[in-house]
Amino acid sequence: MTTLNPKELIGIFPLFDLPLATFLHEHGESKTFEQGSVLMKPGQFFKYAMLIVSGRVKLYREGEDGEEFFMYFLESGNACALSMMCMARSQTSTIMAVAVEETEVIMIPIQHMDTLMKNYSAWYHFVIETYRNRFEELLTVVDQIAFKNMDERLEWYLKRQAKSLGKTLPLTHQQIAHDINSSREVVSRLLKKMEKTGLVAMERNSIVWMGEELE
Amino acid sequence: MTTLNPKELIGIFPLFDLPLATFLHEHGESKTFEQGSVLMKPGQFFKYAMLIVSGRVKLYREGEDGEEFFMYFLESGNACALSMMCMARSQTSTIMAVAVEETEVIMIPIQHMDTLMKNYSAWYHFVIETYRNRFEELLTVVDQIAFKNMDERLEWYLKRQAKSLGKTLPLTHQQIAHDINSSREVVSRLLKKMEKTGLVAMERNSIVWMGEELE
DNA sequence: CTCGCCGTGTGATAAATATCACGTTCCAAT
DNA sequence: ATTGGAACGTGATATTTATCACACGGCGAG
Repeated sequence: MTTLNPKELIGIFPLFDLPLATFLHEHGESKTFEQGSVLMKPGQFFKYAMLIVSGRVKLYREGEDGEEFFMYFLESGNACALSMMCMARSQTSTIMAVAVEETEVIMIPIQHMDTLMKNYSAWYHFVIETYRNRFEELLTVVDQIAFKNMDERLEWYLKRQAKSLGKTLPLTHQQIAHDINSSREVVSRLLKKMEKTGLVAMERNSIVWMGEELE
Repeated sequence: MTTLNPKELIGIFPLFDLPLATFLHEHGESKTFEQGSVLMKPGQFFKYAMLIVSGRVKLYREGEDGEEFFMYFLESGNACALSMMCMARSQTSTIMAVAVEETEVIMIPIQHMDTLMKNYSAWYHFVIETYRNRFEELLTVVDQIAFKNMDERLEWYLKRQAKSLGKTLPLTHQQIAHDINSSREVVSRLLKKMEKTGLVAMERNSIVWMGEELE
């Protein structure tokens, strides 16, 4: 039983229709994750598909030596594609999902998947769309690290952050370096260059994205 | 109408059950692609989901300046995940799929997707499994280019090739360099090192993988 | 046969990035 | 107010990878 009624659900997940929203309202469970709490971690077994109602979840990949690599955010209206490819025993799938804000999710127990797929076409359209979006996003990530230099990657990273978090990014150089798997010094120098171009402005503990075209 | 009967289909796609195989036998179309022909290219609109019966398809990403980056093979029993996330107008999705051998595929017209999803649970299990596998594979690709140096990436690349193509790889240094987005000279030098370790043997126009643990 | 191209080997150099070593500045806790 | 730590700036250097230049050998077309 979710805290949101069917109409509210449709407001957040536009692909839902009334029957689906009603079903999810009845069989889903609302849960709130504190800022910083872990929604998914390496080697985890999934019992729920997770839909994000509000807040923000950061997905990143962990390397063998503790490196991190930012992949994307999940936000209001998104679903966690990984959690939906459920039956996975998620072998060595070293993937982390952490709430960067207080985040409200709807958890759908795995045993309803068959019913949903069979009887609610809106559901599988939603699932397919979710997969497609994440897949596309992963492909753009591959593009960046395969073809681009650090300066371009940093710019792209900041643009994506700004799209999600707004123009003022509460990030230290060190955190950014982690996210793009570089080092603080490199990030510092590149940011300095970008500041001269007027693309960003820098403050202590945060960076202001001065580019225009967001969304 | 496919050239394969339902039982043969199940032999190739073990997740199929008899009703599904029968349906696909009736409504799918067999098609053969010559070596070198393009199954998917940037900006393409899909009218079919594609299942690989035999042969081999190479999927790679294209950069803006004509660079290439190998992602994975599709082989007998696989399906093309991208083609299944059909409704996609595949915006700027610069992804290429090329037959590296003569390849036989079954094409399922998009208008059957709803029926399949609703009435054949084996189908959506197959779809989910397909997505999951490709997604996982993409994640390992990200790992490699995000965290590893060229020598490790080359080794991983060769291992994957050997898994699909067998121990003797009909590849020139130049082709390999393309696939991992490096340069011929670098590949040459690294291969030389690996030859000294005994990990590979080199011949003109081909490389023999001497590692053991394949599969 | 031989000519020329393609695949390969290798040194020298350049470019990109990482690492090291410090210095500075700001803030917060005492 | 003092101080210790975290965030940031920056030069020097190391490492990794790309690029340039050129040489060699095999093999197929004529």
